[in-house]
Amino acid sequence: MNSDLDSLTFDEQLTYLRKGAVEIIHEKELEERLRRRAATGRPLRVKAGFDPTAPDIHLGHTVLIRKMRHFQDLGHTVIFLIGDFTGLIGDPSGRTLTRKQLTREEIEANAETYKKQIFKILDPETTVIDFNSRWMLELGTDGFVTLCARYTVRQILERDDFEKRLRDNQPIAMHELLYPIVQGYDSVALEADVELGGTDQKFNLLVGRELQRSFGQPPQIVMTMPLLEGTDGVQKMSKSLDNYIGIYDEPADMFGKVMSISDALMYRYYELATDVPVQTIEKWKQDVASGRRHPMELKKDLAATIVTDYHSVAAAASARDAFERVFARGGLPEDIETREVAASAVRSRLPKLLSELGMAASAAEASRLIKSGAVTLNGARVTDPTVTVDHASAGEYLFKVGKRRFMRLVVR
RNA sequence: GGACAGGUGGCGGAGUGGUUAAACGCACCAGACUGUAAAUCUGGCGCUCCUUGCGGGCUACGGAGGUUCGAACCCUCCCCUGUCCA
Repeated sequence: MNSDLDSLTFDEQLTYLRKGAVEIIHEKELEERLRRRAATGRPLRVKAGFDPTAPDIHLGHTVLIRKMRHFQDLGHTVIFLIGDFTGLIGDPSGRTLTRKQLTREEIEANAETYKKQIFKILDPETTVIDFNSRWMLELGTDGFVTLCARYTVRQILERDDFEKRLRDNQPIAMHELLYPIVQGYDSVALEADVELGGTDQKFNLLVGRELQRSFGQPPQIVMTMPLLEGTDGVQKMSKSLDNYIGIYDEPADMFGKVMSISDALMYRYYELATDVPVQTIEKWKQDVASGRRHPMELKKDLAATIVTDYHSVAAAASARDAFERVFARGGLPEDIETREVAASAVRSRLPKLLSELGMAASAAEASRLIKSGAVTLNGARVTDPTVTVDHASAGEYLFKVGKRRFMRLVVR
């Protein structure tokens, strides 16, 4: 990412913007607008919407945010739109629990958190943060109904997942049908030139085009980005599936999570979550195939790159060190959490103790782990869940559960 | 408003009176193998107590009652979802 990028030729600019994108509707239009931009000097307005409730950004989100950055690199205006309107009305999807409504204050707090996170990637100077409640509330119920008159039920039901749910006799709540219209109207209100979204957003993005046309605006260019698979390698990265790498994860954690992905996925992460050019990635792939390069080393480089992006070079280096020491050489991490307790307080059996220390979800779980040979105490494997930690002898106890949970207990 | 179908563990999905903490699959955890990969194999996968045992107790099949020695399974009412009719 450098500032000379906006002196690129159109073709070069297009190539730069195209990297990683799944689909651009339509590329010709994008090219036209880039040309017009050159002629008039007016930067494109590039919009992407975000959920006001989930300010924990993970690598999956960064695919989109990096693409926003690419537009910034070429001098365009990026609009980070927080969909607080939906937050205000609350989303009742899901049978049992109604999602809690967010207050103005909470939304603002979330927005602050977003800023702190996205500016690790985006340039604050050319980023506009906006909220769709600004125009949605002003619109009012009458205005909203009038807006809905511009779209038909059949058009809405075209969306794949609506059709599928209908077919499977799954419920569809009214507001779900309306969301695409809200989102589409955002584009009208913002006079967006381009809207970015994940491939799952394609329908909503296209509604934006239709509505803009209906309002006499030139329809926005729609660019869809792939959904990055989570650490499991199959499902898209998401917090609820717990397969995510958060950009605020601790360096060691982040490094470890990257190392745990499959080799195949590693290349995808290189492509979507770093700025390594596609040709370079291809070359490395061949190096691995021909044995010139060990995939683990390449993966360590990936992990280091990612840690560097969200923390620092130094953090990446020490995360790498720690990783090599702990896993490659079976050593111990440097900073093991240490707890101190009075001797009289430690009269538990091991399973209970482990659950109290937070090293296992419950005593029953800890007991299972012990039986499966996952627990060592001072380096010796414990297989009997009935042992009681001998509180009489003050001293240090080093617990290890599984491969990466360590704790030192100091008994006084 | 009426008729019918359905609501089971994180998800999908069996089970229709007893040995069912609930088949099976996915996800997840651990062990083996490794490069803490992936794939594979093995074990586990509600909580708790102890004398760790095919042990005791508790909680769990939308909710509340009821029938029964015994209920996810039968009955009643309620809530929720879908389909058709109005």
